[in-house]
Amino acid sequence: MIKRLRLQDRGNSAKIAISMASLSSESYKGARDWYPEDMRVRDYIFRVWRRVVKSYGYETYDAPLLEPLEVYAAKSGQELVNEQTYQFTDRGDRRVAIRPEMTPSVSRMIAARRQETPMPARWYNIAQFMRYERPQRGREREFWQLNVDIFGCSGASPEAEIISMGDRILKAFGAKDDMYVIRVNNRKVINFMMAHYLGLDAVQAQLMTKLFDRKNKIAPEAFRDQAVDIFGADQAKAGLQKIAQLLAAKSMGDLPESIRDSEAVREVQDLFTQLERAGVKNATFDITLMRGLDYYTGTVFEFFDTHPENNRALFGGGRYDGMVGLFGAEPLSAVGFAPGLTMTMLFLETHGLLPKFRSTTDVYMIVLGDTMRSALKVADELRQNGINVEVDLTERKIDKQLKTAVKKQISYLLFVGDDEIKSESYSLKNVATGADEKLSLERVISTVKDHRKNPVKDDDSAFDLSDLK
RNA sequence: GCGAAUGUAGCUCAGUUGGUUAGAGCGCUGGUUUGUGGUACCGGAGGUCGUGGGUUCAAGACCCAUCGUUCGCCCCA
Repeated sequence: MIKRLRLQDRGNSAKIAISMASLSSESYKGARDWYPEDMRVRDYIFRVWRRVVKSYGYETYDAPLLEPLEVYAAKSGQELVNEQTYQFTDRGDRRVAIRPEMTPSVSRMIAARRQETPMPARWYNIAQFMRYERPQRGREREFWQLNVDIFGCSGASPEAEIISMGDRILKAFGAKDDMYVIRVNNRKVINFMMAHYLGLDAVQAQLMTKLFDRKNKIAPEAFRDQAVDIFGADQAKAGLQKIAQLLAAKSMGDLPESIRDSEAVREVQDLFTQLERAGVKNATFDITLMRGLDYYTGTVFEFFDTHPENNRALFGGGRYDGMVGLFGAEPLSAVGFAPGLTMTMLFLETHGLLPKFRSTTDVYMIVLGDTMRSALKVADELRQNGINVEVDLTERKIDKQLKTAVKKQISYLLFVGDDEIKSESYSLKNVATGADEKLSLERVISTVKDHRKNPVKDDDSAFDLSDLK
């Protein structure tokens, strides 16, 4: 934040310099700084995401950071558009929003090339978004998420694929089945339940949907009282009984007969059969799962952290068949999901799944005596051979140079002094093991490259990012 | 947007009923040490006590406002 920048002093450089000194070093509210050690974590997560979705044949795309505001107005929900978008009017009087989500953009892109895109289209993207809302644990104003979507494929199989991918992603981070559950529901089941089974009108149905959404957050008595309010006095008793019956159902088989026989429930059953075949073990049907977005039309799901200290939704997704058609194209089946970076980091931290990271620099060169010119040549030769080398240019004492390298978490130290230059044999030290040996440059190169393929594990969990390239 | 807690060194925190020049541990940095991470000892830097007002002879402390952070509500892609 700028404190009292005195613009009237524009001609006086000394005063401006003084006012510049009072700039705050804090980042913008709800947006954090990413230091090198933070970027190691972020890069790791992005790489795991990419590796998994690419293994399912998904290709990456991107869309503009800005979209016309009305792109979000149609289907994203009023709250998101009116209160949570960063928006402005550009110089051509266009209403513009910084993207708060990716789904409308990717639907727009698909719609624009509806005819020529080979279907099913499997696309993914890792991008940055902004939403104007109150920051709290797990939620920031600026955030990153992976978006994965499959277009042009109806039925339960693309839904099973998407959910399996979510499952695989968590497993790729080292998660076990008991660390999370996958809650699954279907918008058509919800609609059928509200309209036919409970006999609610549109207004009542919307209120009841919100109430179901809150069910796990509020006391049972509060839930009952609010349900009575929605039903109205004369219908309350019968209505409560029906809801009790719904909530008692442990599986789809326990559901009241009129719901069980609906087309919507058969869709859900089909999905569960396929999930089982795909080896997804912890998916459960949850009739209280609603999800807020207006654009979902069928299956909805949510990955939920079971850890008591992080009991919250990790990410979710579902089927949104109406979106592509909004952009003037023939309607198209669409299923997607979007894990966020912040929630993933919290999940990994909570369950102790984050590896320790080393620098992307392979070698820190410690220069001794008056050998800088020769040392720089050696460093360059290593670089020509694909080794990432940082040279200590300070000519400080050896222990200072060494400490710097250790602090930067660089795997290898290479000592270059008079002896080494003369003998063309360099002292290479593995920081993790402490082992130190004199090697020719060729051996230095091969040793470092071998280490990349098989990182030494003896400092617990050193994790080499080149693993994931 | 609403409610609550909180803000003192890079980090974790202490600071008495308001009373001299605001402290500790860790970290950082220089040395003992002219080629290897440790330990020990000796030195050093670093704070307008989040910010702005107010009360007072006197404010890190009390009051008001404001900003940030955290937790909950709302909302949740």
